[in-house]
Amino acid sequence: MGKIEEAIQQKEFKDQFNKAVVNLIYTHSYLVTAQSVLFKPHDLSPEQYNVLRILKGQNGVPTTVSSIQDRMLNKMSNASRLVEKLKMKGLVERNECPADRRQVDILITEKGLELLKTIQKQVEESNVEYINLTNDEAIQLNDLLDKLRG
Amino acid sequence: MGKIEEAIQQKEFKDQFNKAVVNLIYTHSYLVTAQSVLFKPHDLSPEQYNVLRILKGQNGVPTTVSSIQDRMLNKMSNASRLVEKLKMKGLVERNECPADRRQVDILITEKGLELLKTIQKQVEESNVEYINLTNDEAIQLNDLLDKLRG
DNA sequence: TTACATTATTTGTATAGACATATATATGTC
DNA sequence: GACATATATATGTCTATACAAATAATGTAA
Repeated sequence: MGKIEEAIQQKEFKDQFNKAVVNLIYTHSYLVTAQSVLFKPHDLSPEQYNVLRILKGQNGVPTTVSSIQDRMLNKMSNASRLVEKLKMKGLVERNECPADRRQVDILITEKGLELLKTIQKQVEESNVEYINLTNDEAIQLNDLLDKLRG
Repeated sequence: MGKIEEAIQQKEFKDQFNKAVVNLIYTHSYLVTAQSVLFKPHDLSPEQYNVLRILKGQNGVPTTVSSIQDRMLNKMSNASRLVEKLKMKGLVERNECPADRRQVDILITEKGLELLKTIQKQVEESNVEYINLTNDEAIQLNDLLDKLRG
């Protein structure tokens, strides 16, 4: 069941590059599906989790919406609406920036930090479990993905 | 700009496995964004394209909705609704299956085949362009992804 | 300082993902 | 044949993606 050809019942691909794209999309779905099980009981979506992770990395320094957007895994997602969802749950604060009133300072709350801590531990353990590679192979994969994007 | 650490401004990861998950999600977004530019002028979504590709692989033999679902890259997507969208555009036919009236036979139309032919060529060329790897590296990547999923 | 362009954020809209539930048909057992 | 159970598909709902467009504040150049 390992090979992508069997997994999606496609006999052959144009070339190794086109096979790699399909393989990557399929593997992405495999990982995201596994992760989503962890988020569900906490009523948090994967992208909301990602935003919390970015905010925690700030160590208490407020960030703007556009800065969050730049650092998101999915560049096309909508940070403004994700922050709004997190605010309604009391996981982040949103304050008008005095220096530039167009901007909004976003800060993770104590409640947000605690929730993140709980989930992050589970996600980190789950990721190790779902990736059937040795440490060296994981390093290789990271190098290939970095190179792939140019 | 290659390394994932710089791309999303995160200094370090728990381990190589957790780094690989983030790297994969980020690379997926990079590839899907590049592809979507090609689909847009044809008013087709990436998953609609994927369904057409599966139907073409049938070489004229009708398939059921659940068979399409099994072979989709994203197992959680909704094949029923995707087929409905394609039917409204005249790209597929949907016929009640005489042998089992619960099932629906799906068939790609001539119009669907022609559209697919045009787009597939562009997608295949684009994929080669966006993957900055040698052929050997692409093979390595495919092997690692197949092994990753166990 | 008026006019115009730029930037930060929000909002609108269509499509899809993720999942639960409904409905129709088929199958197996008594 | 009546019943429960399984299967195929459709539908409902919430969230997110992928854009375009609106709004408000700021910067810049005449």
